[in-house]
Amino acid sequence: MNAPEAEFIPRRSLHDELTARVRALITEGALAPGEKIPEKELCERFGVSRTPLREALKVLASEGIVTLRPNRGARVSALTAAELEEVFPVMGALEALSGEIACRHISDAEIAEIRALHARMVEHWRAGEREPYFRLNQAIHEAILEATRNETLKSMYRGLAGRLMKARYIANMSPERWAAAVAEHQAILAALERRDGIGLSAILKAHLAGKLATVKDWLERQEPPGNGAARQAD
Amino acid sequence: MNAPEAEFIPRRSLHDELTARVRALITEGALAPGEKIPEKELCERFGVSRTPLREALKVLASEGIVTLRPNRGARVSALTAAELEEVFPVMGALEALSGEIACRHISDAEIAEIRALHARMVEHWRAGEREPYFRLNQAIHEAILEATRNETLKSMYRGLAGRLMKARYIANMSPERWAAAVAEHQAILAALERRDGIGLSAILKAHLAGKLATVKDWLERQEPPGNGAARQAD
DNA sequence: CAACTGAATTATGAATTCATTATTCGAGTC
DNA sequence: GACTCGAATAATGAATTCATAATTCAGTTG
Repeated sequence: MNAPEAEFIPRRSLHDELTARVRALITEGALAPGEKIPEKELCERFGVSRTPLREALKVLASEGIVTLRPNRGARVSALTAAELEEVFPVMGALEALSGEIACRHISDAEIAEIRALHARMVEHWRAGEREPYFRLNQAIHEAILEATRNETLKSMYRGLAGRLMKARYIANMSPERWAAAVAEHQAILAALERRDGIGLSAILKAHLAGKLATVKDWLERQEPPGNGAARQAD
Repeated sequence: MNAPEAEFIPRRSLHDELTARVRALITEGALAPGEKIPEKELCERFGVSRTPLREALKVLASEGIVTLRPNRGARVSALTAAELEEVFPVMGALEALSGEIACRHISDAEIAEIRALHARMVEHWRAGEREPYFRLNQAIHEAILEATRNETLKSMYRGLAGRLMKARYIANMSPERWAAAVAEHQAILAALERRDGIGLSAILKAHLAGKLATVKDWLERQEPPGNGAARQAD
């Protein structure tokens, strides 16, 4: 007889859990770009030895989130303006593709789900609440990605997005840009409802260009121009 | 006094070297898809302990080349037909993008270089020499990628290509498909010389579709249809 | 003789230990 | 007083060790 509740799950290995945890620390800003990653402290914090943590760091390094210099430890990768210009065309291509594919597979239920997310997001926009706006915004893009049913595309896109998904970018978005972003989202929803892959593809690409502008702007304020290399540590 | 030859030299860490070595073993076919990766033997073979090897395996797993099942070790990821259908649209988008960007940056010298590679490749085609044809073919695509000057794009593309860059695919390409591929390469070269990004983009996408057909065909022969899961080991 | 049980073996996951390299800090020199 | 050199300290990289889970295989039972 089989176990009544097969209960797959949490067979996650330690290093796997750690990659997720450290990644979260980084994307949530607890570890700032350029900052050194203190192996010892993280080990104590999570109550694990260095071995699995180091494995996790290697993986994050291969994702580009972390930079590893031989015998000098790990640092959070600092995104330079030049790098941004590199990343965005690639994200644009993937985002466009995701829109195209999503339209071919998305169900009515999924569209309804996104419509609901969109409505809530607009509410937060009206209320000027940036934090929850950002979360819903992200949820919508995630839902579109999910609708592609393409694991490869999902993991590629997430890998790139992970390098710049900081809630704080949105903090200094101008009201005009913000309004434009909401309008773009309106168009995104409309294209989805028409299942217009080509159209959605184009809108998403434009939408991303807007985001690029926002992030570049944010970056400027972080590293005042003329200062080639950002501060190494705090 | 400084050493006469500053000799940067391979300050490469062991795990880094190992990732490359094991990756090579896989893409060159020494380790077949589905096959279990014997930690112990590889350690002896390379004369290292398990720690750096395991780190390497984690990285390869994050690239998708290797599959890690908790407490059950590592296996070379077997590419299923379904997965192929997933990977190709993404590669297509990246390949198209690389053509577009390459045309904006490529130098005359680089075009000349590619022209030379192309000429040699055509010679091998005429002679029916598949192995060297394959190498030059790969070199041309690599050169285009290089011309994008976009590290992000390069590493993304290579990551995907690594999952299906097996020289052996080409072994069962039909003469007709082979001739068509050569013709496509002719068009690729022409578009490059015109620096026609849009055109190149389209040709590369079509070219990749041809490759998809070749690989699918090859895969069919490896796993006779009706046999859902490939053999686990040999 | 097939199928199951459970001990022996082996492999994996993670902690610990060891060696080597960077970094810090202080003494000595110009 | 600033700089250099060098010892002490701390960190990293890799090997080893230890605990645990999976696999194998012999013995048993139906």
